[in-house]
This record gives sequence, structure tokens and C-alpha cells, in this order.
Amino acid sequence: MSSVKKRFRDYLTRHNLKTTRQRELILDEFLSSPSHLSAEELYLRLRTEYPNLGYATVYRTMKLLAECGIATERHFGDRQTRYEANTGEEHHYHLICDGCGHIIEFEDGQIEALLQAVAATHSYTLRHQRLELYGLCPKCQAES
Amino acid sequence: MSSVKKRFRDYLTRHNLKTTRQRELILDEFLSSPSHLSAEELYLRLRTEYPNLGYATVYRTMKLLAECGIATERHFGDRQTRYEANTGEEHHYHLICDGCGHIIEFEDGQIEALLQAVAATHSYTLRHQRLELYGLCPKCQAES
DNA sequence: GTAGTTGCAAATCATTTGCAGTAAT
DNA sequence: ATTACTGCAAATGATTTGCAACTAC
Repeated sequence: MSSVKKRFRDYLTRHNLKTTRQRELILDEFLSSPSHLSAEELYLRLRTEYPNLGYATVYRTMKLLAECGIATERHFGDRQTRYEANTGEEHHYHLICDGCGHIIEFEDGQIEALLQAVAATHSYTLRHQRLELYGLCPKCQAES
Repeated sequence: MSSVKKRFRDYLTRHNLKTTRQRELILDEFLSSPSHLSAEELYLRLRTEYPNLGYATVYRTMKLLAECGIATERHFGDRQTRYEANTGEEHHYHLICDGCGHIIEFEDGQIEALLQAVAATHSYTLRHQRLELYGLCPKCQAES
């Protein structure tokens, strides 16, 4: 069993919550799916295999995954909350197409250093950060 | 009349829209209020003086203000959309204290240049950007 | 056996929209 | 006059919640 799954079980146990089939299924699907899916997209994927899975269960489970640090909730332009698996790596940032919604993730040490410098200038201790660039991808530029 | 109000009138005229009392009232209130109010907060403020103003009118007008560049829509953690007056200056970013919520706005040409470079690398046309740093201000560091 | 969970449907909450009456051009 | 605008109420869409049946512990 992957360490992430173990981590989830431990979290549930520690909080007197139960390890249910649905929770494991949702975590599996989340881990093996592309990043930045919404609860709805996850639900639709799961539904094909487990037709009587409830919508609310997906929401509730994703909230748990966010609480225990396995997933991070993100809000890009549209209304839906999207989920991203936490890798425990460096900070990464997002470049999002306003046209088709395509998302590119990137990292950049230089940017990171400058951000640290800004925080230091104001004597702030940096804890987390959010950087999103919005624009048009090449394909959507061609279309407009 | 302020140049912003003039700019709004011009925008409306150019688009065959009408300059109504409600639109002017909402713009006035928006300009003279603290930044980052939601449509609801704006509506509540206006309502005390103009009790039969409609909720939808505030939403529709804020959308117009965003379209013509006078206001920018922002989403901080909560569900509501918040509006910020555009100063016409450079992009500015936010440094937010997780402890007391204090917000410092800053600009940084070097960061801006790097962001442009990232977009260019992926052949994206940059349209807008969001950069938020979260941490603890000196005062809140001392307290914790 | 006793919590905590699930699936469903109904409820919320922010925002949008249809419409009949009203106001700006 | 014409066309857009307003206020209201009803609609929407994402997410949440109440609840009775169910399942992990």
C-alpha cells in the first residue's frame, strides 16, 4: 500500500473516523487521475465503476483529504474547486489559459528567491504563497 | 466630476448603454468605500440610503465596472467575489498576514519581468496575474 | 452494539436571468 | 418613440446538510 494511503488511514484512525471502501476508492481515483480535477469530475469518473456512489461522499472525502494535507484545494477562474495532490516538493505556480482552461504548472527558483526577499523586506515570515498567471495559450490565441 | 466617473460614462456611451442614477450611485459608493468589498457588502451600504435598489443591479453594475477596467474581481479564500479599484498603476501583489489579516500591497519590476518570461516560454499571452504571499507580520511573530 | 458513514433529496449561498414596468436617449 | 434598465422573484450551479438506513470498529 502506498504511503499516501497509509497516511490517510492513520489520519482517520487518529481522528476516530472510519476507513471505508468509498474513502479508499476516492483516494485511489484521485491519486491516479490528472491533477486539478473538480469534485464533479472525480465523481463522474468514479460513477462509471461504482454507480451508487453519492455526490456528497466525494465532497466530504475531498474535504478530508485537504484537511490531512494529501490534497490542496485550488480556485482558478471558474466556479468549481479543484484538487491537486500534494507532492511535498518545491512550490509550484500555475499558468492558466483563459480560453480553454488548460493549466501548466511551473517552478522557478529565481521567482522564489525574489518572493523571499520581498517578505524579508517587510520582516514577514513566509508560510505559503499563490502565484497564478492568466492568459491565452497558443491555440486560443490563434482562434481569437 | 472625477475622471473615473467620466471614463465610466464614456464607456457606457460607446457601448450604447445608458448612464443611470443607479450606476452612478454604485460607482460613487464603490470609489469611496474600503477596498475588497463584495457585491453584498456594497449592496448593504447602498441600501441604507436607497432602499429600493435591487441586488441584481449591484451585480450587473460591478460586472460593467470590471469590464471597463475600473474594478478588478478578486477571490480570496471565501466564496464571495470581491472588488478592488484599479489605480492604473503597475501590477501590484499582496503580502497577507495569516495572523491579523493585515495586507501590504507591493510592486516589483523584477518579478514582473520574470513572470513575463515564463509566459513567453510557453508562448502564452499574459493577460492578468495573481500573486499572494501569506505569512506572519513581525507583530504576530512576536506573539506566537 | 455503538459511533461514524453513506446516498439521497432537500437546503444553502452567491450569482444570474426572465420579465413587466420604468427611465434614459 | 425606442431601447436599455430596473427591481423583483424565480432559476441556476456548486457545495452542504438532514436524515434514515448501513457498516466499520
